[in-house]
Amino acid sequence: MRVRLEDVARAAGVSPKTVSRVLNDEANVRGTTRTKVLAAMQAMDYSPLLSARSLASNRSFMVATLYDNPSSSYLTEIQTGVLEACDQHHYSMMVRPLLVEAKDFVERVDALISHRRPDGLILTPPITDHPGLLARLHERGVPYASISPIWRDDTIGAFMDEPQAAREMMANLLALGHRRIAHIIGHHAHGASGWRLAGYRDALSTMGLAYDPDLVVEGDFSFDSGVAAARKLFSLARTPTAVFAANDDMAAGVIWAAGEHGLSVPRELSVCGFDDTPISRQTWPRLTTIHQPSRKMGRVAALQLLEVLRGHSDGRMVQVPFTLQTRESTAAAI
Amino acid sequence: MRVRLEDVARAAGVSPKTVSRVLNDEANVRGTTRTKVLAAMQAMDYSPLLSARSLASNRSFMVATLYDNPSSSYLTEIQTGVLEACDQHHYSMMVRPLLVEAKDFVERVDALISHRRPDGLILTPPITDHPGLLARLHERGVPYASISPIWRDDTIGAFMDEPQAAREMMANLLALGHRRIAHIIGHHAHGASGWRLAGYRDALSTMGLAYDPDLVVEGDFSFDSGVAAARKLFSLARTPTAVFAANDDMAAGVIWAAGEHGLSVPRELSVCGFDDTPISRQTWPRLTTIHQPSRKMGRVAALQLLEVLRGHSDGRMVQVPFTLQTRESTAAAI
DNA sequence: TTGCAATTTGACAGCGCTGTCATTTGTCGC
DNA sequence: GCGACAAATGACAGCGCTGTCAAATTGCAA
Repeated sequence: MRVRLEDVARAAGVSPKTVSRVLNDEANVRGTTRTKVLAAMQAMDYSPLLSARSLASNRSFMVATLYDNPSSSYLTEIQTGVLEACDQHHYSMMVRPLLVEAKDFVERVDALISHRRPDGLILTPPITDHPGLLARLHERGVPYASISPIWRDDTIGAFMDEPQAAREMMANLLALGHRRIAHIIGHHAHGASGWRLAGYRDALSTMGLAYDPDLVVEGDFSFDSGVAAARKLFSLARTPTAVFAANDDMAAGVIWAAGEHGLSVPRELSVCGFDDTPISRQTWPRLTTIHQPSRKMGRVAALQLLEVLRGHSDGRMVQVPFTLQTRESTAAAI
Repeated sequence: MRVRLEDVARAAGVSPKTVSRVLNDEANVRGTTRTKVLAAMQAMDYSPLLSARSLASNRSFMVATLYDNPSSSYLTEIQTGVLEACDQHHYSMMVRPLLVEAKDFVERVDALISHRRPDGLILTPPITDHPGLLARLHERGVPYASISPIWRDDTIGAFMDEPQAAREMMANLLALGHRRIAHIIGHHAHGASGWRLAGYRDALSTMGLAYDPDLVVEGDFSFDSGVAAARKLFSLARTPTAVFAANDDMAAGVIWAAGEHGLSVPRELSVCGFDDTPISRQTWPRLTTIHQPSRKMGRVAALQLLEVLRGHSDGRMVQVPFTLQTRESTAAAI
């Protein structure tokens, strides 16, 4: 037979309610009592029944991670981080793929909340920036934490100084002597696309270089869009000597297209990406990129959300550090 | 205020228990009654409170997907498939990364089951083949479905005819005129490694070719192990003209190593993989591989598990079809 | 039409926990 | 040592559903 809270209470010689208090880490329990109860729990290998707790307290002890992101490695990292945080506080996590462009997007999230009743949500780009959804969440009073949202005010979660990272990457290319540097923009719905482009432009103007619109091509973060963008760049009258793609997948696409085009990387073309996903170590040559600590961001964002859910604080927006990862895909300009 | 089962009952003019019966799709409810109740549910946008259902019925309406797999794309596919099936039957899914080699592996799963109480488990390789775990699950009576387990007897889930797929891949290389074909084995704990090797050997013997142990190298399914294996192969006195890697990541590693070694793929070396993960379209040239329908396998396995959980049948082990995907990494032998 | 079994429906308790509020115990100043 | 107040603990109901079992209804043969 299952050990219930009542059994622990009897063993510890206190009332069930007191055990409940200890379980929920509530104030106003004497230290000696707490110790006694914890010992009894331990001895009996007690673990509370989630459904009973949920029913009585009207909480689900579950957070849902929402995503609409084609990159499985990014996703897995975020997910792993969120799980780490959840485990730490005995919460569980469910995952929910969504289509942010779908007409019924907000209704779908609404339905998820009504049916599954997560205590809070973890939002990943570009879901972080859907005004309709955010409005609905505020309306319903559903707590959430965002990872790399465009607007950080009044929002908790985790972010990175993306423009600065892009500037450092550009500084690296400029130091190698590159002057015709192309940029491949990511999916327009993602804040990252704008930030990385901004960093690109900043770096150019700092060096007193003109911004050449021909060298800036639209992509959508996918490998294929990187290939297409590179083909466009290779067809220019004056081709670039370096390409800074807004993520690794597109950078890998550029390397692929360079192979197709007979261009040697990095001898004739330097290529760099952003994110440091596994693909950056699986191209040949390996990609110079910005290491984005996705797992950590997932963990940090989830911890902030849990702070709120546990009523310990209001949570905050935490900045996490990036690092420039230099590999073989970049070299001095010819 | 939330709509409860009782409210629906009142609206439909029946007892709560009858609404419960309809909700749970139980027998012995008159057609007209059922219709009436369903209409009321619809009209009131009723959705049952999971925690109350769980508490009363001692089920969690949740399945857990267990994995210890380095490939995030494989995992995401499986996970998506499982989610599709769960959604269809109003179950939810949680994910759980594990280390199958950890000393306390079985205890960890045990704890998961005790604390989270999933109604059933989805096992992915190599967790599918851990005798200690399977014994414990049987002992505790926890239903599970396996994806590509080594032993299929008395197990439900989904699988593919892997040896046959490997034979077809080999037939393809042999038809291109290759005679010195190397094979890179996957992680020894995975059944897939054995099956793919078996297909490799079968194909050789069918063609009357000798099995050369020098041409068979151990890997572990990772990109890096593919690189290492390729380096070993390139150092042989008589190098192979084709490499059949047991998965795409290792095949990509071979292409990477070929670049490093100055070997042109596919002119001087044909390379093929297995699984058809995204990486197979992101190498240059793109990989010839076997398309493994992972998402479908996830869905099918979950559906079989749900059959059991819903008491509709005992479930079965379902075979799903593969396809040979020919791309640019293989060509006629020199 | 009646009697009997099979089918359909309902009454009621209770799953295991927490919220509310009452009660007991402890602390402190004087 | 006493009263006043705060801190700690407990009693009890009830969260929203389902299991059990009893009651009502139906179908069918005689």
